[in-house]
Amino acid sequence: MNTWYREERRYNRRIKNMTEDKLHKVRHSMAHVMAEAVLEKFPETKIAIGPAIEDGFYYDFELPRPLTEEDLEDISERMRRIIKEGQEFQRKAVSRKEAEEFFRQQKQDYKLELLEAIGPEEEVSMYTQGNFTDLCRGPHVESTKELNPQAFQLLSIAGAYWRGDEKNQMLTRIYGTAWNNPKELRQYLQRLEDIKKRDHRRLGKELDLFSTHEEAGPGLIYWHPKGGRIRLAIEDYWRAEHLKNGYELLYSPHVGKSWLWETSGHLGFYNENMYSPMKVDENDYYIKPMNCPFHIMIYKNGLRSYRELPLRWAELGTVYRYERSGVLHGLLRVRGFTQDDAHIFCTPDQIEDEILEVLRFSLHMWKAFGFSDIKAYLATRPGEGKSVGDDASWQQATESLRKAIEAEGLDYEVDEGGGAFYGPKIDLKIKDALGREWQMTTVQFDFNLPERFDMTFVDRDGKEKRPYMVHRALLGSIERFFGVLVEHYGGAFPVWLAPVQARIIPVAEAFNDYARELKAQLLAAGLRAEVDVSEARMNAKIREAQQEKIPYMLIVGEKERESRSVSLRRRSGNQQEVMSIEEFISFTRQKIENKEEL
RNA sequence: GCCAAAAUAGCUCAGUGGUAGAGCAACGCUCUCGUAAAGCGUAGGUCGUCGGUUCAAAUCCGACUUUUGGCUCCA
Repeated sequence: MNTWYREERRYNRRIKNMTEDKLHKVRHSMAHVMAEAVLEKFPETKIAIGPAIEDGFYYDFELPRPLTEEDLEDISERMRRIIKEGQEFQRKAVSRKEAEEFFRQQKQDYKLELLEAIGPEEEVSMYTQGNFTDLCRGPHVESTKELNPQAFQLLSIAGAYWRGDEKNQMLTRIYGTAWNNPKELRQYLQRLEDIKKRDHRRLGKELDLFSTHEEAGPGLIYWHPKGGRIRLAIEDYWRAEHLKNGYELLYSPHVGKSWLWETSGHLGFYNENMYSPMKVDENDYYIKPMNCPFHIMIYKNGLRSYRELPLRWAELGTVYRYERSGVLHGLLRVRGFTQDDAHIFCTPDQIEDEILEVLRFSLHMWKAFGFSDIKAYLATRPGEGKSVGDDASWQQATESLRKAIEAEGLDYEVDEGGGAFYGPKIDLKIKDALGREWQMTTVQFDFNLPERFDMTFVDRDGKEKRPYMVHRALLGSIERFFGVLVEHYGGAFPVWLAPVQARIIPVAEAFNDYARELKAQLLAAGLRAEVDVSEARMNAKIREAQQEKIPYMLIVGEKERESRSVSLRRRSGNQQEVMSIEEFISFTRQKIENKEEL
């Protein structure tokens, strides 16, 4: 997958369209109250910005000293007091000059800077409550009486660059959450707890799926046997589906000579994500951060005719990218990962069908993995001079992306100018079981690489022409996808993915032999089965299997041995069924085939 | 990389300057058991690493490593 040259636009966490919302006003007002409390505690504080965000608010400050947990407690106390005082929020439209004088006199440099950024046609307004006045567009609640002193909580302290630019001063950001009433706050905090329980890093440890090792390097994932089984199930399905959908599978090297990366341009624009070269026979070799140049080499291995296009070439390609130490995060942000990458090379008149096909295929895969809530983002050509390729191609490419989205009836937003310099793209965001959005799939045009590598095909008219090239990753990276999958299912994988599908539990040692025999039979049938012949009692074994979230427990004793059957207990509870071994095998096979949960 | 916090047994955690602890897991013994934890016992840690302060450091200080929450970036 090519792409991901750095995007210029910044991700904005603030949510739109919430200005009308009461809670939004509450949160925004809460930010002001917090700023008032902070200024009261540290009068020399310089205040920066303090918006409402999803679930809460924050405010950035330049403080005389770092904050501690106790400071947060103290600030919370002051906030509660301020709220109880019932201070009124008063809006005042002011002239630019008035505002400037005011903030100059208050020595609020950041506010002066913000003031400059306000367009000349916009009205400048200030909000005051108590002793605190802020440059602010509003809206706010009428009075702090509308805020509930028991329905907010300051959550964390973080560093944040002024205006999000690391060249600027680092400020102290205080995050808080605020709700209409204490009950809502409790529910929110409970939700945070639930999210913690599903955290893939926690479950990865509890279920023995993967690890990382300080001594061996951060951001590098070690897949344990159980994680490996799940990965295998994912990849097997992935390969089978790709073959069914007209893809060929490639394998490419992990390193390439500098020529490759110079030609692709990565050494120029992707350099900061690439690792230093290694010397081989006096040549510089780079470990790959992307697979695309390799696929292009295969394309260029021979003359290509229009008759063999489209080519759909996929690879589970493992790439390594340098990521700054502070951004690494479990499986979601790592330094080595496997992309489920593919490149499509086609003629311009094939492009529309190809895009539609990719999108369909993508949605099909997401459904199989239990995700159905999907939103598309269409990113179009960046502004003047910031992209390569001619207008007509951009237009055609963008339109074929749009048509595909509309044909599939997907909800989508257009990100005007948000495309990469080499082409427009569609990103898909999926919603997980907890309603969180994750960006996984990306489908990107590339007008750059075919040019750089001088890729051609011989058309009907005997002339050499430039093929269209599309990069796409459906799951994104296997690591990240796996992390999201673990959280989506909370570790309770559907049968087809579960590392252990059935655990056989003899009621007593006397039945261990039958249990072992049963296991052999299940393995022979292609099922993932284990037998628990430990010293523990049956109840303890059940409890353990339950905690490991194994879909099926097969309890076997005298009755089952006599009748060559199993007593099936599902992890969902204790409804039990007795069935013959053959029945259980076909029962499970069907669940796997249909990708049912249990 | 930057700001802040953290790192104690395989896991979860207690231990605030004076001889390293608990529960679970592991191992051993007893029990031979029908749908979420039987009982008893044993072993396990140079308290992330290196340096400093101190008569004495898990504890105080510094550097480094890793992790966490953010900033930035992104699959």
